[in-house]
Amino acid sequence: MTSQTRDREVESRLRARDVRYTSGRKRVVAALASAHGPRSAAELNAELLPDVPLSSLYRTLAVLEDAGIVSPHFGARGVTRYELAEWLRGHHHHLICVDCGSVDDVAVPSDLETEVRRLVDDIGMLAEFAPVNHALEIEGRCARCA
Amino acid sequence: MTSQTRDREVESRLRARDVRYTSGRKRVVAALASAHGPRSAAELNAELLPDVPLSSLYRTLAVLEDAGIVSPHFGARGVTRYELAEWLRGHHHHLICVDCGSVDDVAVPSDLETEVRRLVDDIGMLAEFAPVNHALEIEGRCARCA
DNA sequence: GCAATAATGAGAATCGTTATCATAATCGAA
DNA sequence: TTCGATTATGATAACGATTCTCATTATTGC
Repeated sequence: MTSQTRDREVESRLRARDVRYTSGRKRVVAALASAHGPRSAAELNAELLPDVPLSSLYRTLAVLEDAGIVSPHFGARGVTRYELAEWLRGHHHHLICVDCGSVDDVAVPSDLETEVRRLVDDIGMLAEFAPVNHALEIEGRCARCA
Repeated sequence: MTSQTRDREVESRLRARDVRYTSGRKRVVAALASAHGPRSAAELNAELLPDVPLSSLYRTLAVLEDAGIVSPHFGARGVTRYELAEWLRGHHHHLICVDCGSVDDVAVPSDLETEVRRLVDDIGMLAEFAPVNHALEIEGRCARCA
């Protein structure tokens, strides 16, 4: 998806809720789009300063989450990281390095993803639980830290 | 594993680090052992008051985590939940209800778990990542909320 | 028992996040 | 285009979860 396409999609989704797609919000979306994994408010702040002050950044993330543009990820003690929602980034899983703490996305080939989904459904069946989503979080050592 | 066995195991692990297994710490371990999913400090506090004051509870959780007795789980905005480590509770995954927010453990039958492990290894291979652990977090609706 | 070490509990301090509020930008209708 | 209404912004205060501090208490080994 090109960044123009992305911006058009995001804008129309926001417009439907009478929310404006301002330059600050565009910057946040662009930063998340260019990231290879979920990003915390602090990380985004460092990248976007001085254009997007911290309080606006938090508000923007809340607005975008509310509109289904970004999704929160809770993978580390005390910090929430955000990434573009699946309809914008595609379904993926996370590789969490136990050494350097980095969180990277990994897009799983569709045949493997099919198996993951089947397993999730099987488990749901066994546990009387109706899955609507899943996240496979893999902890290990990334190529840099190996 | 009986609670006596558990306490012996925990005690010896703590003793090896010159850490005492005091009554407050036993209470916390017992509370986690009887839980069906990870518990936050606030939840444990409510259950253990007035025996374990909040500051001691936090310190105890830190000590136990350090010793590998409990593991943190970051599944919700802003709160860390704890559960007994895998060597005490066995490997399992989490069912997170999107309606009521409850987090329950689910022990996956070994044939399915074997498949999960294989998928994790395959994905690691593809992504040049050496997995050491994995967590399959399933979001959906629990039996009560269905 | 005594000295050394470890644990406790109350409260202060910290950190990530959210709320407040006055100001500024933008939109829609006349 | 301009006025009025709505929405967005940014500085700051407030908040909740967690960690730190420190004086006191309990336990251990000698």
